[in-house]
Amino acid sequence: MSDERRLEVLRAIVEDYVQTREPVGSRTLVERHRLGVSPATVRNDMAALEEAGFIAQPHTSAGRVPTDKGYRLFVDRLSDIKPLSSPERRAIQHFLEDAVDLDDVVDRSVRLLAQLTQQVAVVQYPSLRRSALRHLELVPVGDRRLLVVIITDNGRVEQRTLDLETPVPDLVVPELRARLNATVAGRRLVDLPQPLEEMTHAFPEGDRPLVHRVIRVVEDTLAEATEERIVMAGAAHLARSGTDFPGTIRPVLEALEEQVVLLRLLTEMAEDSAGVAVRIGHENTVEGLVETSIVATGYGGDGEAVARIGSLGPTRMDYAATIAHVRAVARYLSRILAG
Amino acid sequence: MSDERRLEVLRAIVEDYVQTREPVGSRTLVERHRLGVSPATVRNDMAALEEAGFIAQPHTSAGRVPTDKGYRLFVDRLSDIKPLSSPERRAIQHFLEDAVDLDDVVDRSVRLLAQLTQQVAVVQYPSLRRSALRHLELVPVGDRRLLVVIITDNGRVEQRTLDLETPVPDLVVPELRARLNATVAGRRLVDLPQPLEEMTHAFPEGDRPLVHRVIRVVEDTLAEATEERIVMAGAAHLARSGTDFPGTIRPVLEALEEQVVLLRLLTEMAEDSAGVAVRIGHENTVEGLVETSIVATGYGGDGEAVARIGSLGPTRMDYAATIAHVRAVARYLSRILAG
DNA sequence: ATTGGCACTCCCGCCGCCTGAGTGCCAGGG
DNA sequence: CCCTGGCACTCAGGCGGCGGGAGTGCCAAT
Repeated sequence: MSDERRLEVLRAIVEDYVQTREPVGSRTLVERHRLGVSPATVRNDMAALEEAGFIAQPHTSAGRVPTDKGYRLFVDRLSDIKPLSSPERRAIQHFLEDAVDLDDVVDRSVRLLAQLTQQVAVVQYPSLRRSALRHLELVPVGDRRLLVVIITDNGRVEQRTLDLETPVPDLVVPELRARLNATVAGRRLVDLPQPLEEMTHAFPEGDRPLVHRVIRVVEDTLAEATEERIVMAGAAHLARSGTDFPGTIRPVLEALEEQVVLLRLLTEMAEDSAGVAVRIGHENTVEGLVETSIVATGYGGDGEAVARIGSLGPTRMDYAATIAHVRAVARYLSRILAG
Repeated sequence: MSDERRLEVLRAIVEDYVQTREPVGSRTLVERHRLGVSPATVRNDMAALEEAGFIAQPHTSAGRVPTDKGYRLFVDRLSDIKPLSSPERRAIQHFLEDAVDLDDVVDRSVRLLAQLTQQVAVVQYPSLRRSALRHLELVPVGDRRLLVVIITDNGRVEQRTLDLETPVPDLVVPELRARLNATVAGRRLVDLPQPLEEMTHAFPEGDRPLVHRVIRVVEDTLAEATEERIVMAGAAHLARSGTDFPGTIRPVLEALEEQVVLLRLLTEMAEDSAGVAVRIGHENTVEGLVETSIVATGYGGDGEAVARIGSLGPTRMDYAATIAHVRAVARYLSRILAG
């Protein structure tokens, strides 16, 4: 009874089931995969695998189906990453290269990944928290409103309007703008509060309230903006012809609309040595995603990952291909952002 | 044989079918709606209505179901708009009031509408085309890149980076910024090209190429940005327990992901006298939406509508309620944006 | 340890039956 | 002329029984 072969059997079961979507029996298994043993032998191995919890039968006298635990073992030990075909590589590169701005890059990425994996794709916007400020702009609007625009080094832009009780002194704005920029430029968000506070001393007493309000708005905005954004595509793939989900896809769609939950999930996921994180079935504590698996990885302009990208589908998914696709898109995405 | 009563029968059929989701027969009809006539009489009317194409039977010896044409007549002539309950009104107002910026307003609106109608909600971002420019900002980044930020009077912000062959002359940027703003401020997009062109003459020959490139980027950006954005929520409602859609919801989800198509559809829809547009079933030429209906209306800060908001669901929807909800959200949304 | 044989299980598709809701039509009555 | 009760007809869908076939577990033999 070789452990070696048992794992081989598990791999065969997973691959077959992923392809056919039907419980796989011992006979068909030996036919399709050159295992070199008889169905009876496979049956023994199957019994052992079932005992160990890697596979299960939907009902007596049916073939076996991998359990979450089975997929887990498969992913950890058994699956090779499929290399992409070179047409695929070229398509990815071209598709992403044409993007005109950050929104466009993210949008194209998510659609591309959905297309490649034939599953739901999610892309998190580059995080503000880890990025540095490039520029702050103050724009007077009328005489009692001030528009504050915040631009980060990865191209994100946030803005807020500020309503004032008293008219804005014309002279103060340019100076405030200049000082603010001198203070914030190139600094990371987390390093901002203290320098900003110190900066206020440079202003005459009378202007302090205004200065404080502006600083307050900037800080609030950045605090809020770290509630990251996320975009999604390919929801339609959830409803593919083959009935992937037992009941309905409703809970899945509901979970996907809760961006906050999705974000937490993405950021929680720990990456393995290869830099890819996989959550399988019930490993997702999120209600409604217990029958889905998620493959995610980080991407970022400069080595360090600033955000994440992922693909979500039924637990019965082609993990090898999905992992390859996610990694590929993340790599190209990083390259584009760095360039 | 009164035409009056026939319409009453149609109304009863629609209301019943919308509620029960099952073909409605003559007997149950007279029981549930005090029509004051016998089932046999109703049957005669039904035969006439069927002849005229307003209702149909899924199969012989089944009850009747409204056709698209039947819904159309119902919407045009028969349905009263349900007034909202005052708790509903208050909920809407409070929910929208807390929004911090344009993104937040739009996001909250779409979620709110999805929640109210229990259907898919779509909200188009305020159009750039019809809005005026508030401010243009140029930010040098490094010495060969220029970040162009465009801010409109309804709070939208677009940005592009511009790569230059030669370093940016420090002195030119402030002047260009000042002149650009003097030129564009308060103008509507459509009125921009000529003034911008004339402005270039004010610059010395040597700076012209840079000036032209900046202008070019501004114009391109605005042209692209008029490809409007749209946000969606409530997709999960498509998969509600009752089997609303015969086959699968896949084609619907696919259509919804094609923002371009969705936008065209929204803008095409002609509003009736009450300011609400309704497209029913096959009236939507979009493949995949032939079994859905869409209720839409415009909203905008100042009287004139700048964008649209809508709700999409199965043709068998509660039109009266949906229309009321869409109108209400649009009204509050307009108010917020104007304020 | 592997294998062929064998008895057993049970899902699933098929068929036919029947019921009940609903219809169309007709003949009689206000 | 319109409404109404009566009646025969239709047909979708639920129920039950049947059989095939895929698959299993176990055992004895190699």
